Amino acid sequence: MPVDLESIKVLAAVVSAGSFAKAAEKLNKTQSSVSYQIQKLEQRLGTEVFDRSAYRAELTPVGERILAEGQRLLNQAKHLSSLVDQFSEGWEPRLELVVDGMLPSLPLLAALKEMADLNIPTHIQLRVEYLGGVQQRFEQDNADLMLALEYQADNRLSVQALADLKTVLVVAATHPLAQMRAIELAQLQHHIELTVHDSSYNKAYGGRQTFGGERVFYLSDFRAKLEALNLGLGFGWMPMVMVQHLLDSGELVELDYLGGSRHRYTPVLVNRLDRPLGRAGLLLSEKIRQCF
Amino acid sequence: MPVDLESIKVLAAVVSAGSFAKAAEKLNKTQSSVSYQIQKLEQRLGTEVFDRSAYRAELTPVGERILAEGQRLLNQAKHLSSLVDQFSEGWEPRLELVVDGMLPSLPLLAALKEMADLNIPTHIQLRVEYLGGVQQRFEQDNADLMLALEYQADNRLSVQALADLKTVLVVAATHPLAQMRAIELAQLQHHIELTVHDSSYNKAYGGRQTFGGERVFYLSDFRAKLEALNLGLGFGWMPMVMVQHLLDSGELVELDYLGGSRHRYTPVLVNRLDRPLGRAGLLLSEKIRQCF
DNA sequence: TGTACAACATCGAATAATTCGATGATTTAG
DNA sequence: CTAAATCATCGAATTATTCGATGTTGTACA
Repeated sequence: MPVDLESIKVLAAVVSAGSFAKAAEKLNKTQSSVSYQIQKLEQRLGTEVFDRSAYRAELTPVGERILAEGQRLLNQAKHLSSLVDQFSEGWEPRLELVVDGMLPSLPLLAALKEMADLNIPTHIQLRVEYLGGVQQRFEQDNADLMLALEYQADNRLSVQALADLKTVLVVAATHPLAQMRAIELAQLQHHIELTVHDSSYNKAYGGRQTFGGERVFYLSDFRAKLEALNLGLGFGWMPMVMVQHLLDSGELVELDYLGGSRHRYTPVLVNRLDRPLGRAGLLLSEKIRQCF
Repeated sequence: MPVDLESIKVLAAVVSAGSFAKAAEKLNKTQSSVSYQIQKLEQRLGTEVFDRSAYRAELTPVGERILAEGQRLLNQAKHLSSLVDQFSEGWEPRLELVVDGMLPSLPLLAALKEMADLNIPTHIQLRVEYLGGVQQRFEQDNADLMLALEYQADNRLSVQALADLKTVLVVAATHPLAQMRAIELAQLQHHIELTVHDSSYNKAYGGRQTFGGERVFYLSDFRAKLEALNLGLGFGWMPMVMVQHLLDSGELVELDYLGGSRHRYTPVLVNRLDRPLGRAGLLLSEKIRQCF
């Protein structure tokens, strides 16, 4: 009852060649075979595809639509085959990536966009977790790549360090804390702390990274946090790259906190030794290394 | 070398049933037949679809992608069949419509949109011509329907009159012509005439419809023309329905032109008697009748 | 640890689908 | 009017697919 691709291919050949016999030659078949395939197609669809009343068979209006739809069908089938070819050329069918949401998202998105633009057959799946959750998810989902801030060493993992990520504790120059020297924790706790909020984030974090002050404001992302900082609403950690120019211009000031006002993370790119990355994985690793 | 739909169907059945044997039962085949189809598919694609190392065959990653693409292929094939079914239920595969661009386009577009929303299998093709060109195109293209302002009678055509289309010659109340009475052609020719411009339009028209004044401004559509009229830029013909409320409110004034300040067109809907309309054609005719 | 069962592969025979090669009826081109 | 081109049709040959039976391996359960 359903159509079959062979008939459609013959139909397309007939139309493009102009006659059953010429199509037969192009397909390395006999004319009677072509005739048979067309009749089979008509029988399966229950409708006439060619009008044979004239000397040369001509497409019926319905036939034209069948041809058009059929061409799409053939293209799609060809696409399937070419996909498989690409898989055998080293492109993996899917690549699962787990990243830490703490990391700045722009460089990663830039790398992913570059990949998407290359028209790669690999389906890339991205998953965002936080801190310990990253590796947990990596194990659980049997993901291919992990972009994390911390990880549990394991001799079955291949680990590659990326460029350091520096953070600095800042406030607006207009904020009272800006003038203070040798600030102690207790002093910090009298002011509003600004931090980036995320549902998953909080669970994984367990409040470990806040200073435990009376009031903590949760912002949706670092851009919002930066605006709040600029307004003098409170103090908080920021990626150095985002605030360097503001420190230079004096709009923001680095806190003279005794517990240290700088922090340095080293993001790592991890994959399994027992499951080597495919071409897409290697390419993405390379791009991530460049973008960070 | 290409895939065939039967193998894909079997693949889908195996995955949804969970095993070769259960799939065989669902498909009314034997288990060995299912095994054969899967092997054939793997051979054609040149890759393993199932991993048989375990007790139950499991899809390989490549297999998963093949399944996903294959499902789309099957859906498309099913769509083709259902299209043909709809054609045999009276929906014509294509409907060619030629309309006169002089007619207001909104009611026609409304009718066409209603058709599109109904998810009709018919491909509707619209062609815009002007005056005599409409019928010429209708004959030449062997179109199905014609929506025209004038036509050459022919006993092989079925003609149906639509609601009259009234036009009126207007200017802004602030325009010098607004105060004049018993205006003659020579007087009109001293003022700027506003008219709707179209590349095809001018050719077909041959200037027949302008008053032959010194200055004629060509606007892109009736909305632009209405704005120009409101500004008092000049005078011109407008569809009554578009200016009725402005005449009532006194913002525009009907010219007291001796050659007549009103005109009435009767749009007709024409189709061939020897080629009856299909369901889509009848439906569209009905909607056009309602919308005009 | 057997034992029964369920998984899938494989094999040869049976059946079905497709192709071939030849022929026929029409139509076109010159 | 003839040669060539159109497509249909037919029986035989060839391929493709299915069937039914059997083999091998892993699972579940007592």
